[in-house]
Amino acid sequence: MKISTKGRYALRMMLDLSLHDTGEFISLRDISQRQNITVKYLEQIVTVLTRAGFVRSQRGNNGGYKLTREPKEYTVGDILRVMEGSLNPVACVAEAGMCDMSADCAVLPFWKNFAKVINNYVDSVTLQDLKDQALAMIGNDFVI
Amino acid sequence: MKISTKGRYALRMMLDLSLHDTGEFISLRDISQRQNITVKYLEQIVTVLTRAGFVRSQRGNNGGYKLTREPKEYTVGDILRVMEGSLNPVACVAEAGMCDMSADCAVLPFWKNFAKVINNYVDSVTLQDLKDQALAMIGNDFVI
DNA sequence: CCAAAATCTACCGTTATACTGGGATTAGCA
DNA sequence: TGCTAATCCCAGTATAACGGTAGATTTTGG
Repeated sequence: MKISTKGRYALRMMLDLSLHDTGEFISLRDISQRQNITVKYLEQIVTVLTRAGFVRSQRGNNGGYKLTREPKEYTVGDILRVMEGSLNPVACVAEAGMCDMSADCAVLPFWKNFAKVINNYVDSVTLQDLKDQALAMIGNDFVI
Repeated sequence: MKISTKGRYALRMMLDLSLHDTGEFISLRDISQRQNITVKYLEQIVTVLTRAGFVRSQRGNNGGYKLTREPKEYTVGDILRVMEGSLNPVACVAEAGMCDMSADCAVLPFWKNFAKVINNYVDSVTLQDLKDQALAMIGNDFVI
């Protein structure tokens, strides 16, 4: 029952992009220094985010990444699900026929509701909320 | 973000014990046949449950296991946590100093609340609730 | 043309998962 | 006093996921 580093780092990366958004593209090197994550590992993570359409990239000198939407348009659930695959606590919640006993499984309703509770929570928090939290912690005139 | 088979099987095992409780000890062989899990694997699981004091064991002929408390005295969270270790989505929630940036981590409140949401839910459902669900599905005079 | 950046492909050690196997010990019963 | 059916204990093992690294290539601005 753990969120992988990829999910956690993706969240920090998206937050970093939202905090340092000046309209310019932001390089992985900058994010790497601020977040203390290697450029190489960030590369892997940002690839997924790019393919999901969450960030736009620019190659070459002065290239980098920027968000494609406003921070309030991303829920934390969006970001985590794209990295983790799914936030369902058990496989049998998503697909029928995963388990031969699912028809008369008395525990299934518990799992289904668990999945709902999890997804409802992560979708109730947006990237903007995290940004607000960060700005409140450090003062509005300065970014991390 | 998945519950392991040990957690899931432990839940099914505890439910099985509660449904077939006649005061006698119930052997792993019986549970194995009903739940379609090997005796050998159940052995590993029940060891944890025994050490946690959730079930009592009786060795030898006609031996087996039985619950130590009433089904309503176990939350699903109790059972899952004893098998999974902890249901926290990230390590930094539990212990301080897991992460060198925790002091000024803007995401930490999100994780802490996530852990709370998860644990609140799994502790809101008891083994008795699962038993009621099972009995409702199959009719009160017959057990699986 | 050069440097800095993203992109692509591949590899790799460690850990966790999901089991399986063998043997020892205990207890009821004939 | 054996036999049998159980729990108990310790160990091994194949597979996959996790958490990265490494190197080469392409793109772009200056």
